Amino acid sequence: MKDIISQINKIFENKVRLGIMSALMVNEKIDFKELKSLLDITDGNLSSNASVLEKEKYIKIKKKFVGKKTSTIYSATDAGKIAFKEHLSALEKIIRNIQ
Amino acid sequence: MKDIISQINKIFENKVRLGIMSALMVNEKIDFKELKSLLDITDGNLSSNASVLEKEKYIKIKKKFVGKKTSTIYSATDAGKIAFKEHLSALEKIIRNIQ
DNA sequence: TCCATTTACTTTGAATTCCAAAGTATAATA
DNA sequence: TATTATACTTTGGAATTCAAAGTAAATGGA
Repeated sequence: MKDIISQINKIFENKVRLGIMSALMVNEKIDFKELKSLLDITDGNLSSNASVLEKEKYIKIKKKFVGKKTSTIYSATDAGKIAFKEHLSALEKIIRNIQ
Repeated sequence: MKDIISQINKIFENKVRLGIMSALMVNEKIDFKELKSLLDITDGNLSSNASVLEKEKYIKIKKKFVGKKTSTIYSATDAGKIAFKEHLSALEKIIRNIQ
């Protein structure tokens, strides 16, 4: 049990960050607007949680121009993908243990 | 996506509480000492997180005597079992979406 | 029979985390 | 050229975390 619990990644113990990573495992790139509508959260919540993931080097944040407007593009790093898969693997073990 | 994220239960977004519930889905009753060693956490951490689950009516906390010593016994309530299964179901959807 | 230690927890509070309101900067519109 | 909209980021009060300190009863040794 403790071995499974210790595999739980503190960074992903938050549904917004779980959602961001989830979305970035399926989509190579997503912009701010799309991610916000996908997760149905406030701007501040998305921005600050994305910053946490970036600081951990789990995602990359790039800014580009779409016409004259800025657009912030998110993508998962390899380290982020590996860490997230490990986290999901721990959750899977818990689920399998119960069902 | 937002429908899955909204099914994530805030109470279970914590590995200690995830561990407690996990243990109580498999074992009808567990005492303090056993749960503590199972999860490998401090007394305070177990006690305060168990209180959170009790306040939410997800677990029952009963005190009995074993010889002259008190023993605290934990068990999941029906509401707790249902809520936890719903939470795991949301996690399962995320996992399935990725793999 | 003191009292020191152990057992079995609970409470406290400093540190950390959360997240929406407020702030910033540029663009579009009237 | 105001005013409003777009696209975020920062801030700080509120909520949460978790281990140290506290409590209460039992046990062990001198």
